[in-house]
Amino acid sequence: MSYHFNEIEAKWQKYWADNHTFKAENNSDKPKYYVLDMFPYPSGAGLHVGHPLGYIASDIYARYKRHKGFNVLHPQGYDSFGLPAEQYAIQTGQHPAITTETNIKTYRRQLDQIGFSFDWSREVRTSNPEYYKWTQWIFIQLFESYYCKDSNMARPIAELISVFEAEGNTRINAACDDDVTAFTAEDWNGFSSEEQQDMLLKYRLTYLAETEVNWCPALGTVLANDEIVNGVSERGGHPVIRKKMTQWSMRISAYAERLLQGLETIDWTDSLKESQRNWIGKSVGASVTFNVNGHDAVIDVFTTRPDTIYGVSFMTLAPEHDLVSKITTADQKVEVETYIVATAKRSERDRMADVKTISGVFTGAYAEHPFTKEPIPIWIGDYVLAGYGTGAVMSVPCGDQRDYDFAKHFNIPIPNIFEGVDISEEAYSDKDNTVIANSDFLNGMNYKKATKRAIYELEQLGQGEGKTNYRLRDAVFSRQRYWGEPFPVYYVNGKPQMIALEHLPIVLPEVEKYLPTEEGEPPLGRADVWAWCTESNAVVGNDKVNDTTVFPLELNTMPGWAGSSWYFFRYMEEAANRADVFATEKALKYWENVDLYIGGSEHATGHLLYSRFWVKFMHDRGFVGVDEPFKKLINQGMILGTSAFVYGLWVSFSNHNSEEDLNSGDNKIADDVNRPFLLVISKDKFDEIDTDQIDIDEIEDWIVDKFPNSTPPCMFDKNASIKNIFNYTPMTIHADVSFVNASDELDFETFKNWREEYNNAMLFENSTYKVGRDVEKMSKSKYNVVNPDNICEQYGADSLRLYEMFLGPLEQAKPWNTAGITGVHGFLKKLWKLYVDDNSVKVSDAEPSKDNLKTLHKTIKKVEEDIENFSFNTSVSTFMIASNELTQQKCTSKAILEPLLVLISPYAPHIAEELWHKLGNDQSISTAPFPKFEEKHLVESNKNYPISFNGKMRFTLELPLDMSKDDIEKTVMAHEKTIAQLQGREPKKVIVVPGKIVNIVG
RNA sequence: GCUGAAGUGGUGGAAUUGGUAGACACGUUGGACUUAAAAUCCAAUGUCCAUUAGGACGUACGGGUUCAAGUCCCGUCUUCAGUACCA
Repeated sequence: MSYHFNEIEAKWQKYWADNHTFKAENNSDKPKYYVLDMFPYPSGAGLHVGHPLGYIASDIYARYKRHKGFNVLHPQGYDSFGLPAEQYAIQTGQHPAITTETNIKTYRRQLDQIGFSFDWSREVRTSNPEYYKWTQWIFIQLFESYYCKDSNMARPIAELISVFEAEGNTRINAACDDDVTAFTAEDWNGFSSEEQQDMLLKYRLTYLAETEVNWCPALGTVLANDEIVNGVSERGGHPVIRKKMTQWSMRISAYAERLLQGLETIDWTDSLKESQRNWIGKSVGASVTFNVNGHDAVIDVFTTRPDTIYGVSFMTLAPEHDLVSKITTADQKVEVETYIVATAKRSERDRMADVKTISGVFTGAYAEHPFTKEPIPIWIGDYVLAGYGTGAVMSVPCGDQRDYDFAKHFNIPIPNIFEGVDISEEAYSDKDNTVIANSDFLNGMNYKKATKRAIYELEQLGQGEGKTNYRLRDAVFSRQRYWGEPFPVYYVNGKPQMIALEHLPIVLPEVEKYLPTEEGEPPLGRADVWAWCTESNAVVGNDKVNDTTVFPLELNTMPGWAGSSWYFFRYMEEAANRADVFATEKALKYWENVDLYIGGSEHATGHLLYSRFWVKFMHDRGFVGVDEPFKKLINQGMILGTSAFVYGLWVSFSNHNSEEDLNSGDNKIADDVNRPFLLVISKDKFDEIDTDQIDIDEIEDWIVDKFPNSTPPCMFDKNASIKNIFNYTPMTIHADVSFVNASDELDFETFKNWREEYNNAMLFENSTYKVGRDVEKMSKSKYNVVNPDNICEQYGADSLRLYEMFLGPLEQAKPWNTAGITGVHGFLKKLWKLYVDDNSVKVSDAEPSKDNLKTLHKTIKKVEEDIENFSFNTSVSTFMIASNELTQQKCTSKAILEPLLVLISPYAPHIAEELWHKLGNDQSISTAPFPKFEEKHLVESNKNYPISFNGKMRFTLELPLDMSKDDIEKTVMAHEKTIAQLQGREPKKVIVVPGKIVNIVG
């Protein structure tokens, strides 16, 4: 019986599916464990070997936890809204739903063949109306909530309304827009309904706001920062302008502090927490108000160094700052406007990338220093960003390098307010060693004291207060796309209204084209049936809009992160019970949150921040019990491709004969000479030619010989009156990695047939050709993509799973090289032979030997530790060692070989299941308990001591472990090799660490 | 610039607490089996010197602590990832 992995794997995959082996129970006495993968976007390209890496790791963990007696929830689904399907729809007219469905089928087939223990009965798809009904519902809840800073949580907007009615907003401490003005109960009650709605919108957790976006008129769409290159769109190179648009936003900034604090409670890597901290960007300081001389205006700034307020020698506003046009003097007007136009052309990214160029313009206006009342010139400069803080800074050149550079460049004074510090070369920004000088009441104080005092004095003047600023900006939630969740929103007199839960989902309408309208409206603007009737509570034709009972619906759709911000809760509920709830209270309470989440680090600040925000919100409003979605998180590293390179010279011919000469018959050119060809040469030769290190005579002669039929003979000589002249161009070609075998040898025939231009390629050296190798990102264009389908067919899913783990540490980026898979495949074959010989199962009831037991228990210990530490690569080595040892020991004992299968089953479940049943078990191996480690089998009586001299190991000596320190020293010193090493010298010192090492110094 | 991670044989990597550096594989070389190939099995494989015995050098580089350093400390360089001129 040999190891027919294809049959075995198909058989058990079917068994697991038929028997619902991995179905999670919502009623169980076992402790729960929730293992989740970041769900994939089903792209048209299907999976390559890099995608399953994280899934294999989480699957091993899930299977391990089942063996350990846990009720494991290990679901999978699809993040199925997204751009590629929409792009494809724009190009082909095919509905994105169809594309998505096709892609999901491919994904499912590919995932199934790898043998994952997913509970597919709980699958979710974000593009499914039954799912996005609840995404819409959560959006409505955000709309119906505000953030109360006193209780530090989200509360129903109805509470806010009753406060407004009773006492106005003066005592309300809530997260809201900056421009909210104070009003009384009387004011409120006097507001029109529209005015009230506008006011409430400034408090809601999701709100409409004017946002600056990158608008590309030619594409009719908004572009993200990284879709713009050099001021034009990446696709098509069309001009892009900054444009204000009304869009939905999420008031995530209200949660900044809690998102920061929450990081302390979860088990994520430090680097990931650090990037979230940076993203949230908390800084503590003060806001300071400067009066503008001669204007009824003030400039608010935020500073982290209020202690340096006496060092202010100018102010800088962002060019976009509202005040700029108001305060600029007539003299400076032209210059200022020119500067503003120039900066508007530069994208935010360009401005940030270009750090060295210092630019700015004086507005002609002055502000008044709050304490000295001195006039301070007001400049504009593009190093101040409109989007951060107030878009204005108080510039303290002696304490901030950017202010310093700016001041130097424009000859603005740099007053020194630090005691004993030289600022002639650069600014002094070390706040820990600061002693303030030349600063009136702050003189002699350190940073801490001076900051406190400065804030106090500012408060006395009413021109400032202590303030904490966050970089985190509210998140834009509108997309001008088709393939996303529609908003459950219609407009009455331009004011947004929510549609009640019982009428959800609002299903995406049909459109004929997936492009924006000619007027620049989003694609939903093309839908004919896209209006809301408040009488029938249904979506009706646009022609029925009358603005009394039928109203227009929102045309934007939600962004990609909407559906992925809560999907982990949906899995908790069994599909049958999902109709009326996003998940039942009972299910939510049982599963709580995700115990282990595995996915790529590219989601560090997007998905992982937004889902934390939504979960905190849902927690506040009592929809879920937990405050954080993912207890433990692991980022798997990227699998890189090992590209294969073919090096060659592209040889072409130039013919200096006239057409006449050619036809005369005197000069004959062989047919094959008319066609350029690729001459494939070794990398070494290529490098030499490329760097002009060698004469290529050798190659030229070879080519001339190859075309003996040409008259006159082909030559390279460019000076002679010879007619057939060769030219060559060195070329490096990405060959498809499937043309290359384990020894890097190219299948030259396949390569030739790959492309027409290589059909007549020739090998310079008539032997096998070794390709060059380099590690790059796995991508179609580099022909280094390896498809798991081929691997499964050729080596089996178990080999694929083991090899992906064997490659290296889970979190590390590492190159894929299919050649190495023979190692783990060979291991599986060896393992098989340990259980089965030519005719039958050879496992017996024989008593295990001491060695057998030692091997088994060593393996149990190591594998268990490895899984707990997510060190899957080392477990695979451990399995290899165990199987090598047991083979050598000729072990056939069931008492050893049966538990060994359970250890291996999380990694290679198919072969384990097959052998498990061959041993006479009739239940799935996934129900077997994890073997128990027993220390007693590892107890040794002897230790092979390394004996070192001055720290260098010279020989080993086997000694009993219970030997005393003194006896060890005596035995070692008496040993002949020791005497030989010392050559009569007297050792200065002998270090004996019992059970570890002996070191002789001297 | 800043933040984070990482630099170990020809390659992927191991060494979890400072204690025999290179486990386990790949590749390479040699051998067995075979008409042959594949498959399988056996042996060698950090570099250098040495016939052997053995020795020297070796974990990016330069220092340091220690009986002992891949591991700890200081400095430098390189690579990768993320990013914000953040006041």
